[in-house]
Amino acid sequence: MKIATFNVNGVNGRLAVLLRWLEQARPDAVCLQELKTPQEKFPAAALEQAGYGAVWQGKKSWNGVAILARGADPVETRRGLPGDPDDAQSRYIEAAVGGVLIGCLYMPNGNPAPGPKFDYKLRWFERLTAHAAELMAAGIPAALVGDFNVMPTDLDVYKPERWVDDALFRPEVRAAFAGLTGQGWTDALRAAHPTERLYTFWDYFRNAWGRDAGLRIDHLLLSPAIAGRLTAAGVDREVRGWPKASDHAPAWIELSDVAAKRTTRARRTAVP
DNA sequence: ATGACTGATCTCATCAGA
Repeated sequence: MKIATFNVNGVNGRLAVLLRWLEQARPDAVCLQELKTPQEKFPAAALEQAGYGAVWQGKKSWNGVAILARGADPVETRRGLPGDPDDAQSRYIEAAVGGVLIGCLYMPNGNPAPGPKFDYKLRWFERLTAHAAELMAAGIPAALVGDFNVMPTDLDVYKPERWVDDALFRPEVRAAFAGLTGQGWTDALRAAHPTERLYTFWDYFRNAWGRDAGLRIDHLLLSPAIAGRLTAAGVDREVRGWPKASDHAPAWIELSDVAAKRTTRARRTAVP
């Protein structure tokens, strides 16, 4: 099972890029962020045509998240994080796809920091962490996937010293990320590539893509129930170089099939 | 410290993004 995340930066303006990538990458489940579309203008028909069922939470102009499933309809389990009924920013949607509960999230940017936007980010992070603890306690196969707007370590930033006062890299935010993964979640890209510089975002400014001045801010966190099934992880970097590209590239993981694993185990047992 | 670039919007200017 292949699970991917892609901050599309406008799902309608980016539809050609998204469809091209879906056809090439053929992920089984996809988390999208920054739809930048009202609920009724989400391109559900075009995605259906491409073979994907979808659930989504839109919002005019900003934010918005969706979960796609290849040849299936995601079974929605939640939209919006618990803890603030007045929060209308469309940053979280959750659905079951292929036996995995997938939480698709778009963490607030938080700049400028300090300030009210940064405070909102930290509060949102606390709500995510509280909800993640419930999923963890339930012991279910789960993945928290999306644009976390956090570089977890120096290895995830092209020039760490330039970012220490930024809302994506301030100590409070890195500590929040460490606290979340400390519950037992596996940062899949980093687990698969422990020492490699991997980026998922390159600013439109200053020729960041051309200079490879990137950030790793899109993450796939796996619960213990599925972390052992991780077989591969990567970033589809080339997508960032396509015409009309998003400023993010898709990131993905592969999980081994549960049934295949059972077969392997049975076969091993049978061999003397 | 500023602004570069991009998409969306009740567009020809502003906001938000990261």
